[in-house]
Amino acid sequence: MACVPRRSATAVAETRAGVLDAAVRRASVDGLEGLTIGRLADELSMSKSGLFGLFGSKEELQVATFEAAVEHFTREVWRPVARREPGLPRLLALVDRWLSYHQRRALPGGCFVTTATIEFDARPGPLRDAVARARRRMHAALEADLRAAIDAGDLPASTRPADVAFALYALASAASTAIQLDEPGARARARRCMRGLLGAG
Amino acid sequence: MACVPRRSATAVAETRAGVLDAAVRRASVDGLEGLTIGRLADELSMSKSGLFGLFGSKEELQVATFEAAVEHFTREVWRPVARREPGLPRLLALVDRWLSYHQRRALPGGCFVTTATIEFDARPGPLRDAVARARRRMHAALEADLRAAIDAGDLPASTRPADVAFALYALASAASTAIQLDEPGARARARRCMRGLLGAG
DNA sequence: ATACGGTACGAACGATCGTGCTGTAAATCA
DNA sequence: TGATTTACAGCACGATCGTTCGTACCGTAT
Repeated sequence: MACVPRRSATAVAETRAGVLDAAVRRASVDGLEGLTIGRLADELSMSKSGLFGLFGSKEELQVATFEAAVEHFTREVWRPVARREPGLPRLLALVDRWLSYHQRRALPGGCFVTTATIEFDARPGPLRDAVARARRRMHAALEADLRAAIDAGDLPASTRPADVAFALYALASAASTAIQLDEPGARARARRCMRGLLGAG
Repeated sequence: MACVPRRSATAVAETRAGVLDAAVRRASVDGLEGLTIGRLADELSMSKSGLFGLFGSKEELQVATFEAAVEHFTREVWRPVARREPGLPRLLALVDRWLSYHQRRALPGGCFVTTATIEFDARPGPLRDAVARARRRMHAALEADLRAAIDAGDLPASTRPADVAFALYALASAASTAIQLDEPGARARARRCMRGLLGAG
């Protein structure tokens, strides 16, 4: 890829980005704990210590990888629908975008955020804090659009935004799992369920 | 527990059960990959090789642990409501039982089956087969009761049993995560969502 | 009474884990 | 241009991984 000794500022950024890209892909399959500095270095034809020095510790590598994955998700799912009008239209577009993110296997191991969340939800530490933070951010964004939809009269006033956000998130995660397990019709099923929550057929 | 050298048929079964009990507890926190023969042996004051010999390989230990966890779940959630009349009444009872299984932290790491499913859904092998099988069994049981509820007129005829089963499962898994992350009101929220699916307030 | 199967042990295997140390050469700053 | 910083490589470390070995013992079948 790059000849061995090259360290300009942009080259370093490229190295880091390349490492994180590979780390996200690997960890989506094996989990953040299954991530290994040695294997990652091999895949990138780097030395273990070189890669290690880039992050300082395995935990920092894990945190950086998780944040790169969140960024990936945001870029692939959230950003493309950001310009739609807030409220129900954007939510419906988001659902489609979200499910096709899973369906086309944007990451080989399915929804990274869900994987990491389940992996660390019972183990205190920086990783658990990071996944909790990402989850809250996701929920808040969903709730904001749900409230907009209620205000616009597109959803009944009795709708509880937090409940629907929770359910949408749950269904999207489960859709990823079902797709990974090759269950036929998983995406269509999840789509029906999610649209049902949003009052659409 | 037992004095060191004793190997009657029942003593062996006790050893095995003790190992699997500890393995389920540990793996619910660290995942089935995080399970380690050495640490498990230490916790039980056994030798690594003794424990190892009981299963033959780590993969067999993982499979046995997963099956023990499924058995645990069946015993704690499914069996207690088995005598209720099939259909909607049993489904409503199951929802409560299911959520309190998570809420009272019957296993320290939350829903084991969900953890294992996410851990292995992208990695072909005996464990992926096992989780897929457990998931199908769970779905089939839910669908059977959903159909009974439809036949009894407790749910509208337009209800799609497979969709509702998928959603119930998704919500229960997400509830476990939310509880593990100490989100306030998680259990009540999940209960509202799940009962909503079953047409109950 | 004797042979056998399987449980469990202690010691050790090679591999790999995360993490330090040291050297070096390029990028950066004076 | 010279001094400083730093991104990497190379090597080595102690720990731990899953696994194998040889051995001893108990329970059961012969």
